[in-house]
Amino acid sequence: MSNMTSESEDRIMSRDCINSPTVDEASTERNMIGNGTLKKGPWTSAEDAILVDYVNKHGEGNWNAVQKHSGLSRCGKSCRLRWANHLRPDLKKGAFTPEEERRIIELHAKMGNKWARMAVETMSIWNILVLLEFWPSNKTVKSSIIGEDLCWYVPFGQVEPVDGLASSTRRNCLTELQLPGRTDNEIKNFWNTRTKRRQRAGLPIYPPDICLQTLNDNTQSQNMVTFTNGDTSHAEILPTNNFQIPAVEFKNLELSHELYPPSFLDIPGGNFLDIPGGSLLPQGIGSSCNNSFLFPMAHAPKRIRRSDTYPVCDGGDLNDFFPNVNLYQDDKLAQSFEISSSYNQNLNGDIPSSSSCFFSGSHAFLNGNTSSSEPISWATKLELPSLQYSTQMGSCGAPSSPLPSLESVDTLIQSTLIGQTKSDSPSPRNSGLLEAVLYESQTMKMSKSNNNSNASVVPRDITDSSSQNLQGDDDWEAYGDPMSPLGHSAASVFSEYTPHLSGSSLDEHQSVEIISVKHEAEEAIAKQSDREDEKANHLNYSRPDFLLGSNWFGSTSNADRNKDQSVVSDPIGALLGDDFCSDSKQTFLGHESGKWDDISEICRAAENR
DNA sequence: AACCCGAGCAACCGCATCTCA
DNA sequence: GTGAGATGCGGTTGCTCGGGT
Repeated sequence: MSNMTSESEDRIMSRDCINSPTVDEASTERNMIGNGTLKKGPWTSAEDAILVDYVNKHGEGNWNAVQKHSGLSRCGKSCRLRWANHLRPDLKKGAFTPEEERRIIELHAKMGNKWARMAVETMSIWNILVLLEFWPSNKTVKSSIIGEDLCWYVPFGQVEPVDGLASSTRRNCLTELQLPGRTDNEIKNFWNTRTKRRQRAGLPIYPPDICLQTLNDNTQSQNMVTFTNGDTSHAEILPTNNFQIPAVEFKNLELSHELYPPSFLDIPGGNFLDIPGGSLLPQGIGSSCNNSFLFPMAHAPKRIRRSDTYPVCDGGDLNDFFPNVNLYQDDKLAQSFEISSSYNQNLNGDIPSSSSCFFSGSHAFLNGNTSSSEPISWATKLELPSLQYSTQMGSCGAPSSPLPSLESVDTLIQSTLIGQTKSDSPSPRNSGLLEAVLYESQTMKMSKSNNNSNASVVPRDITDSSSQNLQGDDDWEAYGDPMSPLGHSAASVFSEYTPHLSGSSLDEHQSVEIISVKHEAEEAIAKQSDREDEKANHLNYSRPDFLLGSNWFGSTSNADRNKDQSVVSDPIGALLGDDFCSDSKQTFLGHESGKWDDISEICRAAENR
C-alpha cells in the first residue's frame, strides 16, 4: 500500500470521504442487486480495507470466496478489479510520465488495444531466458523475440545480453521496458482520452517519430528474416503465396525525417495517421472506403496461454519457414505464436480454420504475406481501436456501416494491385494500426501508379524525391488530394509523393528486379508444390521441433530429413539473426533434436524458478 | 448561482479463456 | 471429453469534477 498516497488515490479517497454515511447507505441500497447481497458502484474505504485485509490473509485469487469469507458484499469480479486496479501495493499511481506516455504510444502502435499486455509488469520469460542463456557473447539480439507475455514489448535491438550478466539482471532489463505498476485500465483510459483529445485538436494519434520507429523496426525485422547461412535453396521452396517480399519494396516505405515538411502535422486533414478514411482514399476507390484505410485488426486470441510459448522472432512469417505446413494445427501453438498467416493451406483437410491468426506485433504488416484471395477464416475477431474505427466510418459517410468484411478488403486490395500476384502483397489489414495506415497508403499509391502509368507497380523510393519535391508547406499543399474533402490526405502524401513514377531508370530497374524475383519464385513454387505437399505430410506435428525443420540442429546426421525438409536450412538463424551461431544452437538445443524433452525440462525448471 | 459540457476515471458488462472435477 | 466455475480482457457506461457561459 505504499503508493496509496498518490494523486489519483487521494482523489479516490476524497471521493469516498465526500460520501457521507447517508450517501453511502443510499448508494449501497441503490446498488444492491438481485437478492440484495451484492453491492455495485464505487467502493468505500471500509470495503477497501476489508478487501486488503482479506488478500493479505488469503492471497490473491479465489475472488468469489471473498464475499463468503470476509462478508464483503461484492462479487468476485468486482473484488478482483478493485484489487488489481487500486489496492495492489505495487501500483504506480499518478499521472503518466512523458516516458510512460511515449511507451504507451509505441506499444499501441505495435500492439493495438492490448491494454493488459502493455501493463504487464511481471512476465513469464523462461523462454527468452533459455535463449539468452545460450546467447553468444557480444552479440545482439537481432529482433524482437516473440515469447509469451513479453514478446511484443522488446523492441528491435534493445536486448543486448552480455556475458556474465545474471538472468535476473537481464530480466530486469526487459521488465524496465514495460509499464510497471500501471494497470490496463489506466493505460486504456489514458489512451482513449489522449486519442479523443488529439482527434479534436486535429493531431495525429501517432507522432511521426513513432511512425518512423515502427517502420524501421518493421524494415529491420523484414531484413532479419532473410536467411543468412548462405544456403539459397530456400529461395526455391518458398511456399505458394508466401514470397519473401523483395526488400526494395519496403524501401519505399522508409520515411526519413527530412521527408516531413515542417508543417506536416498541421496540414488540415492531412495528419499522417488518423486521417479519416474518406479523406484518405481517393474517390476513385472511395466505394471501398469502408473497407480500408485503418484496417480492422484480426486479433489473436485475447489471452496467450502460459504453458506453450516458443521463441520466435517477430517479423518472420513462419509460413516462409515452413511452407505448406499448417503451423497451427495445434491451436495452442498458434495462439502462442500469434502467427500472421492468411495462407491457411489446409493440407489434411481437417486442420481447423482457426489456425489462422496474426502476429499481434506490427510486423504482420510487412511480413503478413497474406493472401488476398484465400478464403478468410479468421477465428479471431476484428478489432480496431474504437476511436480510429469510428473515425474511419464516420468519415466515409457511412456511419452506420457495419464492420467491413475481410472479403471486401481483399477485393479492394486485389483490385488495386494490378499486376501483382495475389501473394506478394503483404496486407496489414489485420493490424489496424500504424502499419496499416502506411500500408494502405502504399497500396493506394500503387493503385494510383497503375492508373497513371502501366510501366510499373513498384513505387519509387520516396526518399529519392523527397529533397527535390518537398521543400516546404507549399509542396505539400501542391500535393493535396483534390478528391479529398479536406484537400489533403496521407494517401495523397504517398500517392502524389512520387510524381515521377515512370520513366525513372531506377524505377525501371527496381521493377524489373522485382518482377524477376517474383517470376523466379513462382516458377520455383510451381516445381516444389507437389513435392512439398508430400513432404509436409511426413512432418511429425507432435514434435515440438517440427516447426523448425530437421536441420535446425545444425550438422546433425539426419541428412534425409534435411533433404526432405530443406524448407529452411537455418531457421534459427533466420529467426534470431546470423549472430546466433550454429555452436550456440547446438548448445541451446542439447546437440540433438532428440533432446527436446531435456530442453522442455530445462524450460520447466526455469519457469518454476 | 445555475447550467452546460467535456475530461478523466472507476466500475461494470459481456465474452473468451482457463482450470478442474 | 465435458461442463461448470473462475479468471482475465477489452469495450462501454456512468459518475464526478472543473471550467466556461
